[in-house]
Amino acid sequence: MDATSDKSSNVAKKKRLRDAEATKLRILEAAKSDFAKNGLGGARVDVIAAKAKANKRMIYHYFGSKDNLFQTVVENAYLDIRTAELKLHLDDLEPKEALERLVQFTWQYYLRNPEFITLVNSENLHRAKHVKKSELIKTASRKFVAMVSSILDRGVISGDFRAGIDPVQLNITIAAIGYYYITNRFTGSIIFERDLMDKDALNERLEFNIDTIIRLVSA
Amino acid sequence: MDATSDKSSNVAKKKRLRDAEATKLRILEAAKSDFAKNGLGGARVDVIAAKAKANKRMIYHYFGSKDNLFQTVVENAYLDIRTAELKLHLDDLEPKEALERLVQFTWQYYLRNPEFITLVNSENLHRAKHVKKSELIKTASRKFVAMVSSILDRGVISGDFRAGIDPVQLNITIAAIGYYYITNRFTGSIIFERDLMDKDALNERLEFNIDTIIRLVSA
DNA sequence: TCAGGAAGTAACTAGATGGTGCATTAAGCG
DNA sequence: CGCTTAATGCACCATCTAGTTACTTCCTGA
Repeated sequence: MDATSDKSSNVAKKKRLRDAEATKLRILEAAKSDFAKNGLGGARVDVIAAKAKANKRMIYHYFGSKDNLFQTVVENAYLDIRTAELKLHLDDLEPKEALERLVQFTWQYYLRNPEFITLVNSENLHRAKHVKKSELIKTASRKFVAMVSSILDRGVISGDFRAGIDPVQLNITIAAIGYYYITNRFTGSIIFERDLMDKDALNERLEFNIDTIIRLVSA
Repeated sequence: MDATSDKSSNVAKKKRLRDAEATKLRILEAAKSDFAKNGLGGARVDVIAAKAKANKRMIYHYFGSKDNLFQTVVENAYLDIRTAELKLHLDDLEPKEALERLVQFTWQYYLRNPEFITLVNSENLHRAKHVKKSELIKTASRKFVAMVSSILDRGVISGDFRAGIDPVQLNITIAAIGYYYITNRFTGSIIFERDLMDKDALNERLEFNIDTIIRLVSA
């Protein structure tokens, strides 16, 4: 599209030998992947550097410490899901439809981004010390709770939902029924003697979860 | 009670300087605690040895490797909860009562044994490679699923529950709504801006969970 | 065009870390 | 009581790991 582009003025920057932003991004991607796979304690800075095709020194140059790198990764992970949720524009849907859509979205998000789950698990192993410091996460979370709260309110007014449901409890339950299934897919597949990640099993679970939530809120 | 006991014939054995069983148990306890706190990767063999007041050499003498020690800890953890569940004798209760009791038990078990949750998380990070090897866990799990299945069947016959509910999906959901809350208590308390481990909050959650499950199965 | 700062590299360190070889000591049996 | 065996302790190793030092190479604005 832009055959005449030169190096300095180019929106879709072509690769350059030295690019701080690109290196930072590569490090963050590699770190997300390795932290998700091995946890904060199990991940290795050398491995992250290699995977990012960057020198280990760069990690310390840009992020200061392994702990700080993890903090950034976790923060990004939370902001990503919260942003995606807001983009659903659930306020434009009928209450029941909005809730079903949210359950479906949450399920699919976990399915497509299992690193999110592992990162959250690792963060809780460390008693949320990184999330605690992030104002960005707190602000985004507030918006999210408000969104679900508003769906509930609209549903009560329309007569679809019963009154008195705590939006936080509902939120937790919607997350829980998807999260648990995915995070424990390995032990679960053995204990229940069926492949929980089979395509049909996944669809079945989504249906079950939507049903669970609708029954929970219905008037 | 047994003032005249001598060292060899004593049911409640008195401490002796060399006691393989006692040492093994101390190591297992220490290992459970440290693995739960730091995960398999984050736990340190030296720390476990120190906490068990045993020499590190003993760990390798009795368990062979760190990995093997973890396997034993995870196996015991599963057997403990499965045993406790069977002791509930839910078959003696009315279906609805039995289900409520199971939800409550599961919740309280997680609350009192948070190590169980962290161990399961760690085991899933390692793709269940240890659980996969344990026939004991598989046998115990089968009995557990059968138990819930029988409650469901009885409930359908009595007219309390609707037909066609998959006992595995129900099992997963019962575990999920408690497990998620507890495992993510640290990030959750920040994101939802309330202390999820407050006594009132815990009671509220249990009520909510029982309600969720009863609404899910009711005819 | 060229100086100086930013980006990048390789080699290194100090302290862990999982795991062992071997000597020592208590238990308990005959 | 002495002897065999199992339980225990100590010192040690090879390797790994987060973090650093000292250096080179590239980019860019004046």
